[in-house]
Amino acid sequence: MTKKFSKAATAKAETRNAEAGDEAAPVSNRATRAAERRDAIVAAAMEEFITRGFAATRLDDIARRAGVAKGTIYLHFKDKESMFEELVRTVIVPVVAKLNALPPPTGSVRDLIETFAGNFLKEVIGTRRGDLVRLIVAEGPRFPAVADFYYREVVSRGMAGMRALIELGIARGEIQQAKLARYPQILIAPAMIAVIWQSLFARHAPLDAQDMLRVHLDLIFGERRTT
Amino acid sequence: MTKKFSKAATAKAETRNAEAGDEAAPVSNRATRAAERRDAIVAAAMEEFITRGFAATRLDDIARRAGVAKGTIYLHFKDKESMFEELVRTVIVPVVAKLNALPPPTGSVRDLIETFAGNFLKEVIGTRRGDLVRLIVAEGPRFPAVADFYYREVVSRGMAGMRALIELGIARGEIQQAKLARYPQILIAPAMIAVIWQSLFARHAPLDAQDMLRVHLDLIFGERRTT
DNA sequence: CATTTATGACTGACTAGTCAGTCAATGTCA
DNA sequence: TGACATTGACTGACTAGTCAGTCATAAATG
Repeated sequence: MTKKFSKAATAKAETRNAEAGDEAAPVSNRATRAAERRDAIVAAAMEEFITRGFAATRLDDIARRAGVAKGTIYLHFKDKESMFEELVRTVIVPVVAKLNALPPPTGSVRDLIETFAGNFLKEVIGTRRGDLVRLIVAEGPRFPAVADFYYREVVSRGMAGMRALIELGIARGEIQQAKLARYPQILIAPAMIAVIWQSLFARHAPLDAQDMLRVHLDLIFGERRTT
Repeated sequence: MTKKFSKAATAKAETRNAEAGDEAAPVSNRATRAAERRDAIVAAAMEEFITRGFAATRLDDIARRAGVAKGTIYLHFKDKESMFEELVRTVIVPVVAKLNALPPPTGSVRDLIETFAGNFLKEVIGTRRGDLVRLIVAEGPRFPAVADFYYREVVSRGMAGMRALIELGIARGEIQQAKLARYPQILIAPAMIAVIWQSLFARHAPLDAQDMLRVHLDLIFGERRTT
């Protein structure tokens, strides 16, 4: 049993390596291997936490999925709780990076937002990232640190960005409703609802998020004209 | 210990009785007491599940909060899981009743929806009911039965009602954007976001839900005019 | 071979669910 | 009506099992 498990774990590690496309050669120095393991643990934990929630997730399952012994987890994380918090941070950081690297505002505000919405659709709705959002909603109240972090890094920035766009749209006359700048939430709300809808009700009533967002933008900017 | 505990439970039951406003007289037959206890358990469970989530909630805590022994819970519910499911049903049923008893559409559609939004604000946002919505979002994926029930009883009905209102608004010329009828979600989205916002971010950035909903309605119906 | 890294068997704390026993409420009978 | 019998709602100590976190041991590394 022990033997078999060991072998399986090794095989898995190699597979992961191959997938990652490293040079076929000697594979790694210590730091690299350690980082790879950490990544594997993070990925496995993400999967487990998303499907079971924090409390119901077993570290044994994370370890097995990551192809690692349970003790190894404790070489990278203090305990289950801080693992969860760091996990959220780790996954969110690249998102923030992307938000910061948004293209400068050229073209109409409507086009900008439409592009943004398109990316959001592709990269969030119906993906692991979307599930992460739901997970944060679910566990946030019990993990103030997570809720705080998410607010600071994602929500407040996203809101500020949206507000700027809205103000630009108002200045340019693309947006009529001036008070909208007070509540960027209104602009984002349908997208968030789409995220939640997908994971709760998709099988009852599939939602064409793309189309819904377009209708919403028409509402804000006025019906689209083929200029 | 046993004596003391018994007394406490009895006292509690009587208090509840008084509140319920039954005839002051003989206090209870067996069936009544049983129903009262069930209610106490449901209330306690609601509180615990909301604050800790399903997996992290201890039946011992529910029992203590309800002023009941753990075994008693099992006289009313098969197990923890079905207790959770029945709990959600029990709490949601009165909401459905209210939805069904909506006033017939007189007056402008805008006023109707504004009234509806007002009630929603008062009775859901920032209340236990709002927390219940968050709980359903949180646990839904792990309790398909709950998600199904919630969809069938609340979401689909609410959506149908909203769609009808929107179509009425379009017919009357109050609403310009005809395609809105395809996505009642757009109308409801900011309200849902407000619910979630309250429980996650209220302390970082309090949200004036009332005002936000008004802005949103202005967006849909056009700026309010003092006719 | 000394040191760093990884392992997984083990421990102890914790909890869902059970069940033998208690006792207040109800029923029965003289 | 009062004495006694029956019921079944209720209790809480207990069982069987789970799981986060530890640590002695083993493998890998340089």
